[in-house]
Amino acid sequence: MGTTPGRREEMADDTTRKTRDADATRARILAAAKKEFAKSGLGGARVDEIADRAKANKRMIYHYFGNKEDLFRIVLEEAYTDIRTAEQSLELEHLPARDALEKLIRFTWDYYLKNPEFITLVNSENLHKARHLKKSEKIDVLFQRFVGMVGGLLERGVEEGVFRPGIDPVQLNITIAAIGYYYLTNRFTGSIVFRRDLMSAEALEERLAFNIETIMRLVCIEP
Amino acid sequence: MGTTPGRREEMADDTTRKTRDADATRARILAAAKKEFAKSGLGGARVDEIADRAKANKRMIYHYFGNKEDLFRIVLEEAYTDIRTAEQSLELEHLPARDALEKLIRFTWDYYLKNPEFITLVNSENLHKARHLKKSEKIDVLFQRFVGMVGGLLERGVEEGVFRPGIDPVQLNITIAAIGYYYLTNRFTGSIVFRRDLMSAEALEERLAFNIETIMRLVCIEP
DNA sequence: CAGATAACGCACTAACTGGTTACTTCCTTG
DNA sequence: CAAGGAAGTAACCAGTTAGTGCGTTATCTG
Repeated sequence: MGTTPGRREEMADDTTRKTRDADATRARILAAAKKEFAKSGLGGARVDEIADRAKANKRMIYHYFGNKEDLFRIVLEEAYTDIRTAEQSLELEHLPARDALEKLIRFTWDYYLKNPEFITLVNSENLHKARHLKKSEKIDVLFQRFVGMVGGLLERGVEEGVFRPGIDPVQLNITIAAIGYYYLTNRFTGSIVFRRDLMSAEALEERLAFNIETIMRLVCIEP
Repeated sequence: MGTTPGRREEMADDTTRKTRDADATRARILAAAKKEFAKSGLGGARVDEIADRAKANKRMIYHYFGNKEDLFRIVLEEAYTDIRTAEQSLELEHLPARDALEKLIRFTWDYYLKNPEFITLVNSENLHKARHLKKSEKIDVLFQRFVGMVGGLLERGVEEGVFRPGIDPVQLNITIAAIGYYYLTNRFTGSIVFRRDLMSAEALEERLAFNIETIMRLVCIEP
C-alpha cells in the first residue's frame, strides 16, 4: 500500500529522522496502534497515546486511517495475516503426519508466547462481537486455506495409519488454539488463583508438554 | 454486608418503588455494573450507564462502592465466588471418578454458556494484569479448595484403576476450562473465520461432546 | 414527637477525548 | 525553477466522563 517514489536517508537511527516518509510514518502509527490497542483494548486505547508512541502528529492518524475504529480494523487484519502467513511457511506437508501435528502445536504455542498482542487484540475484537472483522474481506481466504491444511493433515494421518478417522479439523483447530491461548490470556488471574508463576520457564515448558500430550492422545491411535 | 433493619414493601413490581432500601439499591447497582462491565470492559464501561441501568442515582454508586475500580473489583469477586460456589454443590465425591469428571466438564461448559459475563469479566481483568484480583483476599480460599477437589478426584480415579497416574490437577483444571472458554469467548471471530455458526444448538452439542472426548482420552486409561 | 442518621438526588466541574480547522514545510515534476 | 500536491503541525472544539458538594427526604430511635 502506498509506495512513495523516492526516499533518501536510511539513517538506521531515528533520532535524526527529519525527512518526510509517508510509508514509514504509516508503519510507525500502525505499530504504535497495535501496542496501544493490545495494552488497553479498543475502548481503553487513546488516540493521543498512539500518536505519541508513533512520534507522529495525531492528524496523521486521521489522514491515513480515517478514524479510531478503522485503525483498529486494519491492525487486526494485519495481526491475522501475520499469524496465518507464518503458519504457511511451516510446510507441514513434507513431514510425517505425527511430526507435522506436533510442529503445529509447538508453532501455535510459540507464536502466542512471542506475540502476546495477538491474543489481546482478538479478545478485544470479540468483546465487540467481531464487528470490525465483519467488515473485512481479506480474512476469508486466509482461513479457508488454513482449515484446509489441517484437514489435509488429518486425512494424511489416517492414511498413514496413525490418526483416528472422523476428527473434525475445525474442532481440532479450536482445541489446539484453546489450550495455549487460554493459559496465556489468563496468565495473570491464573497465577494468582493457582498460586504459582505460570510464566516461569519451567512452567511454560511443562504446559507445552501437557498440550502436546493432550492433542496426541486425542488424535493418535497409539499415543 | 449492610443489613438494613426493617423493610416494608415487596411490591413485586418496581414501578412503585419509592421506599428506601439500601440493600436493594446496592444489589441493583451490582447487577447493573456486572452487565455493563461485561458488555464493554472496564475501560469502556460508563458509570452513568450503570446508574441508569440500576435505576439508581450515580451518587449512590460512589456512596456504596467508592469508585469505578473498586466497583469492578467487587463485581469480579462476586463472579468468582458464584462459579466456585456452584461447583461445590456438584458433590463429585459421591460419584465414580469417571462420572464425576464428565460431570465437571459438563458443568464448566454449561456455566460458561449460561453466564457469559463471567468470561468477559475475567478477560477484562487479565487485560489489566489482574491488578484488582491482587487486592482481593477472599479469592484465595475459594480456589485452594477447588484445586484440592480436582486433585482428590484424580487420586480416586487412579485408585479405581480408571485414570492414568501423575496428572497435574492444575494443568487438568486449566485444560478443562480452556477448551470451553476459548470456544465461547471467541465465538464471534470464530463464526466468521470458520464460516459456521458456532452458537447453533447442534454446534454447541457437538463441541461439548468433543470436549468430553478430549479430556477422557487425556485422563482415562481406557477411553 | 424530636432529633439523628442514612438514603437519595440535582447540578456542577475539571480533566479528558475523538476529531477538525487552518496553516506551514517539503518534495516532485513539467 | 515554478507550482501544485502531499506530509506534517499546533491549536482548538464540542461532547463526554469520573467524581463531588450540598441540599432534601425518608426512616429509625429515644
